[in-house]
Order: sequence, then structure tokens, then C-alpha cells
Amino acid sequence: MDIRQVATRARVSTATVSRTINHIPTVDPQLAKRVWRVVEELGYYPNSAARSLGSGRSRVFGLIVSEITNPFFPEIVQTFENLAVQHRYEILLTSTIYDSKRMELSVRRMIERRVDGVAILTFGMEDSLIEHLHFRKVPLVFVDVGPDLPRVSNISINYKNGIRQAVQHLAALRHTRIAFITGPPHLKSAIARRDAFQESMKEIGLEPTLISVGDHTVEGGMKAFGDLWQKRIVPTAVLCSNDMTAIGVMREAYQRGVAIPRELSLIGFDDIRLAQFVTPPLTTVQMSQQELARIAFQALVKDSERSVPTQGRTEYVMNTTLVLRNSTALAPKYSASRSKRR
Amino acid sequence: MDIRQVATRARVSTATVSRTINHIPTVDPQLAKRVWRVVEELGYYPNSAARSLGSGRSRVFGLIVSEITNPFFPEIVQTFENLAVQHRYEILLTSTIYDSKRMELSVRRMIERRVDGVAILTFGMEDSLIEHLHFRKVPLVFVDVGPDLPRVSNISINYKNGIRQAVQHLAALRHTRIAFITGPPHLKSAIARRDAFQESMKEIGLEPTLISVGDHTVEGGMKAFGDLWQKRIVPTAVLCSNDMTAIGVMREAYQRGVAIPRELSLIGFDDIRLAQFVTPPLTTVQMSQQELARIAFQALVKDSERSVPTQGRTEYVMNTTLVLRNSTALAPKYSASRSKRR
DNA sequence: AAATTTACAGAAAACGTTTACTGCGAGAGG
DNA sequence: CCTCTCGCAGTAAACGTTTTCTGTAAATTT
Repeated sequence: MDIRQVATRARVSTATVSRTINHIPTVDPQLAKRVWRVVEELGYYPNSAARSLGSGRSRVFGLIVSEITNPFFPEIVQTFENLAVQHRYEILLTSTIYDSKRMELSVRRMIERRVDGVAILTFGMEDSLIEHLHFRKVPLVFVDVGPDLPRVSNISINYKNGIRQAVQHLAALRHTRIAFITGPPHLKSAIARRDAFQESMKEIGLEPTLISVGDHTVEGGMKAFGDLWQKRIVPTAVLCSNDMTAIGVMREAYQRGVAIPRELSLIGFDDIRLAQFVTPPLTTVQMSQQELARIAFQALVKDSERSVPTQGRTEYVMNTTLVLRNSTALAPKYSASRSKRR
Repeated sequence: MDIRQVATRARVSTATVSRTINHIPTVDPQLAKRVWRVVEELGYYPNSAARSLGSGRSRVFGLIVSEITNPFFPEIVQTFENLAVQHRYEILLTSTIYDSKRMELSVRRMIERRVDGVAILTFGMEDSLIEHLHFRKVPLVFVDVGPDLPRVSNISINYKNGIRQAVQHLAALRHTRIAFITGPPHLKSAIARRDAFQESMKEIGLEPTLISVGDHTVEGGMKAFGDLWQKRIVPTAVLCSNDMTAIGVMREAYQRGVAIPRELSLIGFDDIRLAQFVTPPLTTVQMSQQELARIAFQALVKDSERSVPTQGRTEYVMNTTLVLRNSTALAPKYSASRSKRR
């Protein structure tokens, strides 16, 4: 069942069939109709390998994430995939699970499949990878860490906005001992969040001294909260570098009999879907996964259709914003929280 | 940068290069070494479109899930992908989000890409889809609903085992008023779970009358639990058709001031990763997503390598088993639970 | 009415592999 | 010493499209 059978059956050349199914406007509507009818009759499905080979474009985008099992990513994958089917693209998904070997393999696979573009949503710079892909003139899109090169797009995230809102929200609720639990120190986005926290605190005359380090996992959050609770000065509010960490804090707080939000206010970051479903529903800084996916996809489409590459990279920006739910409340009286502690 | 350049540079024919990179044993080790060296030097990456076209095998498997954002699936996708890279396969992921239009499109894309096999892990039968794919002799693997045809594998899940364990565990804790919250009635797997519950109850002389219908979402769980709590007879334990439902119950119970597990024992189903991280950690029936993915993948590999198809479908079985965590406890005294109610 | 442009269809050459054959030299068997 | 096999490597024909030309008839201009 190939294009030739369709051609003979419709009494046209293969060229005409090809043009028809690609909706090229130079074919006579009469003929086109005839061709389409035969296509239907025969149940003809074009062979995309042959198409790629002939045209030099694969209509496949690569999508690299850190790990699919991290609840932050499925939403992105979903949106990305939706857009892909809408635009008749395919997506090649790989999760690096923080393994550079794995990463290298991913890149190799993508090059072999001759992808038309790659979105690298790992929030971490992977230099070797860039080289190989960029060398082969594959359009790339990064978040935060995109190098300034042609055919590269960078989505720059304004962490500051949402985090400032979070800090000020807590301050408005009379919290002064506000702690922050960071992400892993090698992640650029985690650093940026911490910095934003520190600045936001200083802006309103508070010292950002209560900082504990987590690793963006539930376990990390539990442990970090435990550490915080050991300290001489106990916070009345905790801001976390991501929602998973916040969930860990919830869990640990529950275990230690600390009531959220009565005794401790808690704010997460990311606004993963789950944040709505924990108890109490988590107040968090939203960084829309859908929008992120959308921007990334659009950037790829644009760059892969451009015939002359841009000078340097193209910039996109994305904002973050606080969404209020039920994990924050007025700060407890100093004495009350203190008595609870000892 | 194609195979010909490699060939000339290594002073051999393209056939030899092809044989070398495909590890075909009939090439002289000396020559092979020479070829590999040139491949490295030139940074040659074979073009998979051309490979597919030439060989007739795409080395791509399709993976159809209901929705990636459902926490049950990412684990499957991850495992499936791991196996894929190990076996040098690619995966074409699509989520149908319960939309038959979408489903049809997925299938079309897979046919166009000439996938070597498709895993349909939606837990629902999709007849039209089967036809198209099976007609084109694509190996298929289903869970529970695989038709008895050549080149079809079916993973049959033993829901009964785990659910019986769950029921008996509750009974051992002196619960007699055990409720069940079902999944959506059109899902075959949800029906099977409910039936297993009913049988298990009868086995130990209990009437399975407390049944409420959910839809496998958190919201559904919340609502179903609300319904249950309206009834004249209030349960002391609830078994849910999946973990998301159980999380909904937790949330609603918290809202209504019902303590888990002191006043209400709760058991989920699936053992999604998250089940460990809710408070309290959820006792649940495990249906290993990793094993499921592994079986599906192996089945596909086997069927796609077979030159003569099997007579009918091939059967695989998978067990389920209870994993104890902290959401169950001894039943409260009848009076106690009653007084709480009014 | 002739000249020029336009609109469209077909012929055939890519695209980069794989693989069935063919061919050749060397070792084995008679 | 001659024939047979066998082990390998090369030739060239697929694989199923896309796309660049080329050609022709119709439409438009002069």
C-alpha cells in the first residue's frame, strides 16, 4: 500500500498524490478530490520514514526532562504532546534521571532521528549535549540556562515576583521568623529561588537567616524541616523551593504534632496539580507548567521554520505568582509557639 | 555525513559499513575496527529514517495511556522508556485523555510511523483501534481486555488476591462495616475490583452493601465519601478502587474532622508513589507499575521478533498484594463511632 | 492573432540505508 | 591437481516519499 498504488488507481502521478496529501495548493481541486477518494478507499497511510528521508524534516521534536515521575513534569509532557498532535508533530521523550550517560544517549537518539528541535526542560545546563545538537544546527529551547547562540531560545523565569508575593503575604500575616528550604545547590533554578527569597526578605527589613537545604523531594523536605525544628530559633512560617518539599514538611509537621496552618504557615513553589489535594490545600507560587510547555513548543516551531537563523538567542519570559489556598494563617503569638516548642 | 563518506574513508563498501554498525558477525574484525575508527572520526550518526525505510522495521513502540497526568502512569512511562533505551527502541507516547477522536489520531500516527508494536495501557477496550492496528499486523499488548488473536498479548491482573488480603486485613482489625468506593462503571478494571471486593466480603460472611461510586479522581473520592457519610449506616473502614480516590477520602475526612486511622481505616489501590507520602501513609493494594511496564515491553519485543505469529493471544498474569502502612487500625467501638456521627 | 505568462501535471532524480546476489580467493576433500 | 565449499566483501536494487525540472495547454496581454 504505497503512494504508487494510489497514483495508478487515481490515474495521476505520484507527484500529484504527494502534493495532494500535503495540501499543496497547486493541484486542481477536481484532481485532489479524486486522489482523496482513492486514499480513503485504499486506507492509505503515508510512510513517515520515507517522508522524512525525502523531505529532510522529521516532524519530531525532542523533549528532555529530568524525570517523568516528578509530578512537575507530567503536566508539561501532556501539554507538549497536545500541541504536538495539533501541529502534526511527534515527540521523542527522554528523562535523564540526572545521569549524564543517559543524557548522552538521549542526545544520540535524537540526532539519529534527525529531530527538528529539542526542548531541554531539566533546569540544568548540560554543556556536552548542547555542543552536539547545536553543531548539527538543531533548534534548542532551554529554561533559564540557554546560551546566547543562534537557533537557541531561552525561557527566562521571573522567580522574584512570586516569591516576593509569598514573603509579603507571610509578613502581612505578622510572620517574622520565616524560613526557607532550598533545592539542591547544583540546580540553577534552585539558587535563583533562594536568592529571590533573600532579597525579598531584605526588602522588608527581615533577615533571611533561617535557611535549610533540601533537595526538591518529599524526603528532603521532611529532613530539612526536622533540621529547622532543631534550631534555637523556630520559624512560624516556611517557604519551600518546590511543592514536593512542602509536602515533606507537611508530613513531618504532622508527625511532630505541629498544626498547619495554625502553628505553622507553609508555602510551596511550582503549583503542581497535587498542591490542591493535600490537606490543607497548599498555598504556593505558581509557575505554570502549561505555559512553560506552550512557550517551549512555540519557540521550537518558530525556530525550525525559520530559514535564516537569528543572530543570537531569542528570549521569552515567564512570570510567577502566588496562589492562595489554606496552608497559611496569622502568625501564632510568640509565646504560644514558644511554649509548644519546649 | 552519510554512510558513503564513511565507506570511502574506510576504503570499504557501504554494505560493509552497514554490516559493521549493525554488528553483523560476518565482517572481518580487522575491517570492522577500521570502520569503527572512521565512524568515530567523522562523528557519523546513522539516519534512522533511512534505516527504517531500508529495513522495514522502525524500532519504535507505541505506548498509549489514558492521561499522563494521572499519577499511575508516569512510573509506567519511565520504566517503559528505560527498557526502550536499553533495547535501542524509541517510544511514541500518546495519552488519549478519554477522547476517541484523540485515540484515532494516535493510532493513525502510529501506523504512519510504522511502529513495531503498541502497548495499550488504558484499561479500556478500544475496538476501532484494534482493527486498524491488528489489520496491519502490528503486535499489540493490552491489560485485561486483549482479544484472542494472533500477535496480541494480554496481561491479566489478579485483582482478587490483593483485595481479598485488604478485606481480610480489615476484618482482622475487627471491622465489619466495610465500604467500597468504585471507579467509573465503564472501566472494566474498576468493575473487576468491585466484584473482587464483593466476593471477598461474602467469603468471610460479610454483606458488601456499603458501596459508593467514584470515578478514580480525588474529587470523586471526596464526593463518594460524603455520600457514604450521609447513609444510615456509617462504615468504619473504606476500601477504594484506586489511590487517588483514597486521597480524596482523606481530604474529605479531614474536613469533617474524622481521624484516620483512629476513627476510620482506609485502604487504597494501585500503590502509586504518592501513597507513601500522604499523611498518614496509605495502606494500599500494590499493582506494580514497573512490573506491568516490564511485562508489556517484553511481550512486544517477543511478538515483534517472532517471524511466525502465534495461534491466538499470549497470556501473562500479574498479581496484586497488600502493602501495610499507617492508614488502618483497630475498629473503634461501635458506640464511639456512632456518637461521633450525631 | 501572435506572444507571453500562468497553472498545473508528470518524469525522474534524489534522500541514506539495508540486503539479496554475485564474485573471489582460500582451504578442504578426493 | 582439480573440484567443492566456505567465508567475506562488493554491486546494485530495493524501500516510499519529496521535489526540481520540464512540458503543455489554457489564459492573458499586446
